[in-house]
Formats: sequence, C-alpha cells, structure tokens
Amino acid sequence: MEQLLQSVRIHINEKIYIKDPESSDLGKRIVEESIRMIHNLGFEKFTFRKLGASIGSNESSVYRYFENKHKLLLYLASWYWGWLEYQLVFSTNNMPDVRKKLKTAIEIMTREVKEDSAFSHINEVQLNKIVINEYSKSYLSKEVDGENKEGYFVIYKRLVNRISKMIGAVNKGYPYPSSLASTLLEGALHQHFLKEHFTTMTDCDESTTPTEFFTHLVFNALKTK
Amino acid sequence: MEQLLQSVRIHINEKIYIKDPESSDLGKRIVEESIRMIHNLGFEKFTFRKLGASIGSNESSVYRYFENKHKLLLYLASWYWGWLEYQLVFSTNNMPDVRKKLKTAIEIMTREVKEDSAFSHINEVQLNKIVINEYSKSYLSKEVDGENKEGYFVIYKRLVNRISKMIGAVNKGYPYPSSLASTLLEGALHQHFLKEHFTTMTDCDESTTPTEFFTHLVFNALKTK
DNA sequence: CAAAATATGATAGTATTACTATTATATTTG
DNA sequence: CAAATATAATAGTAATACTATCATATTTTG
Repeated sequence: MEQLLQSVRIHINEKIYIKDPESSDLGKRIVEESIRMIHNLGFEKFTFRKLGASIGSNESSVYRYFENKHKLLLYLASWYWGWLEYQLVFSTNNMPDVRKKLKTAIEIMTREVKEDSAFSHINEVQLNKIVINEYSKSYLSKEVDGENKEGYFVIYKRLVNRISKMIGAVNKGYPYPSSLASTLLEGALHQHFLKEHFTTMTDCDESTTPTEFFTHLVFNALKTK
Repeated sequence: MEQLLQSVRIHINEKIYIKDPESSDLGKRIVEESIRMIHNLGFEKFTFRKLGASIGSNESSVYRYFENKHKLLLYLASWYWGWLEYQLVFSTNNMPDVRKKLKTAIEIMTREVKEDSAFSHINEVQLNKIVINEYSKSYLSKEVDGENKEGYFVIYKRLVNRISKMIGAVNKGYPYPSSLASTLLEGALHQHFLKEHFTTMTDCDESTTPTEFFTHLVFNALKTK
C-alpha cells in the first residue's frame, strides 16, 4: 500500500498554483517547509517571507509558485483529500458487502493519521493536523463561490460524493445521504479538534475514538426500524 | 417571548471587551454597525478603521471598546450563543417529556434565524449568518487554549453541555452525548453553509431543513435497538 | 558549444493593516 | 464651576501582502 501510494501522483487543479511545485526541487521544498511552518506557527502567522527565509530562498521565488498563502492552503488541502480519496478507493475496491465497505470508509475518513509515509516530501501527520486546524478557513470566505466555480474544491466534493453513494448503497431509502457524508467528514475534523482543545464538548479521548462515535452514528442513522 | 427577550441582558465575560459596549451609545453603534459590516464584507476585509468611518467616529474610539477585531468577533459570537441559550432554556423549561424536550432543543439549535427582533441594536438575522460564516475562525487559532482558559467560550460550552444532558435524559446508556451535542451545533452551522455554497454536499434546500436531518440523526442515534 | 530561454535570488518599493501615542475638544458629574 | 471622563483628530510604527526590476545562475536547444 505504501509502495503504491509512493508512485501515485495526486492530480491537483492547475489553477491553484502558478507553477507546479512538483516540477522542481524548490517547489517541493516550498511544500515541505510550508507544512512544517503552518503546523508550527498556524496559518495566520505563516508568511511567504518567513517561508522563503526558512528554505534559504526568497519571498519572490515563492510567489512564482503560489499567488498567495490562501492558494497554498488550497493546494495542501487538495493534496490531503486526494490522498485520503486514494486510500478510500483502494481499500474499498471490490468489497461486495456494502456495509463492510461503508464501515471501512468511515474508518479511513475519521481515523487519526499517525505515521508519515516517509516516501515523499509531504509529512502526512502534520498535514492532517493542518487540515483539522485550518481547512475551514479555506472555504469560509467571501470568495468561496468564485473559487468553487474554478474547481478548487473538486476533490473534497468528490470524496463526500463517494461516501454519500456508499451510504445510499446501504440504505436506498435514507433521505439524507449527502448531508450525512458531509457531516461525517467535517464532524471528524471537529471531534479531533475538540479532543485536543475542548475536552468537555466531546467523548473522544485515548479510549474512545471519533471512528467509534461516527460508526455508531452513521449505522444507526441507516437503520430502517 | 420577544418582549421577554428584550429585557433580558446576555451576560458576556468582561475580559472580552475593554469597555462594555452596552454601557454607551457609541458602544451600541459599534456593535450594531460591526454586525452589518462583517456580514457585508466578511471578517477578513472588516477593519476598525472602516468601522469607525462608517459610524462617523474614529478608529481609536473603537479600540477603547475592543482590543482587536478578533475579540469583537468573540463578543458577537458569545452574544449569539447566549441568545440561543436563552431561547433554549425558556422553551424547554418544565417540559416533562424528555423526548419532546430534546426535539424542541434540536429545532432551536438548527433552524434558520429569519426575523430580526427589532428591539435591540442587534440584528439577529445577520448575526446568525456571521456565526455560520465566521464562528470557526474564532477558535481555530494557536491562541485557543489560552483564550479558553480565560473563559471566552463558556457560553458555547454550556450550551453544548445542556444539549448533552438532554441527550442523556433520553437515553442514559448512549455513550457519546457530548460528541453528539457538539456535532449537532457545529454540523447545523455547516449544513446551513453548504446549503448556500455547496449544494452537492447537502440534502438541505427549500424543502428539506437541517432541522429534519438532525432530528432524524439524533433520535436514530439514541435508539436502543 | 554558444546563444537563448528559463529559474532563481536580491533588493527596493507600495498600499494596507493593526495597532499605539499624543493632544485637543466635548460631555458628564460632583 | 472644576474635575473627571469620553470621544475625536492626527500622526506614527512595524508588519503584511504583495509588485517590480535587475542580476545571476542553470538549463535547453539549434
């Protein structure tokens, strides 16, 4: 699986970047170091000037890859969701039992990322934390409709749609498959956040995982009686 | 109910503001106009300079009420959740049937705010939109733990706790009352957002409400069989 | 291999933001 | 009426989010 992931390239909408960061060494260092810096500083305090300095390069060089840090965040998020999508498709492919399939899907979407694949310049553990802490900011803006039209969120939407279809496969009559799927993805990030910062608002901790909570939630929602 | 709400003052942690905006005419204009401006411009493009100009006052005067716009957002959000909490407590008080009580609670927490009470300087319709679009930004920051310790999120946490208890009252054995409550509050905002900007990721529209979705979700989660 | 094209680096400059400080002028209160 | 307090006006600072220009290094290709 890891071997395979290594060779799979996640295709990201070309409008998100100016120059493909995968196409050069500098580009890869920009992505690699931006993950570390956003993880450490948080998105607000992260700047292209700091990033340039940190990779022994220059602010202006970073601007040749990404228009601004918002676009860079969209890039990182797209990569992350593409990576999850790959795992989802790979793991659930050819599973004849639709319930098992959905169960697997929920697990993949809600589990904590604990190991860096160490194959690429992308640290998935830190990237997962970034998505938990910053992803909402990428769409909670006045520009969201325009950016959505440009296709900046396609991977995420496709992922929600895949889960939605799996839900439909388990229970055709269930009236809210898309809402349940989007609640699952967004809610999983939220429960992980609460676990770290607002323990009174969640039951998730060392012994209880978001996976358990959401598995119970989704399958109960789909009960017909 | 509206009459009552008019006279109820929502108590907000004094550390959030420098000078209580309820204590002066200027303070009220700051709150009133900031709601309009954040609603129109979005939080990122909103500045104290613009706000000052817009109320025929001055940037420096605004700074005497709030340390920065982040604190102002915390203030507005606290007011909003306090307002919802009041409605919740008022509406569910003395309801002996715990299921009806929870049903009412879900409705209050998930419905769209459609009418401005017109009694105060606060436009609840716009404020509801602000909370949908901006609330996450108030806690998705590196300062969250410090601010949480200062008590900036108490009202929201109390609200989640109230719902959590109502859930426990319906089904003592349910293992995730807090997670379900937090998923409800956060998920409701999310579904309202999707309805406006990402229609493919939700089933909510003119004919289906987030209330229906969450009512079904919560009560199914609490089924014992 | 030389010329051309491209990528990167260094430096400087601009408008805006997010404040702080100071002083002047109203307004309220005792 | 004097003193205290609130507000307004103005100026100033450091940082941010860029844009522009030019120099230099590296790669491509004819």
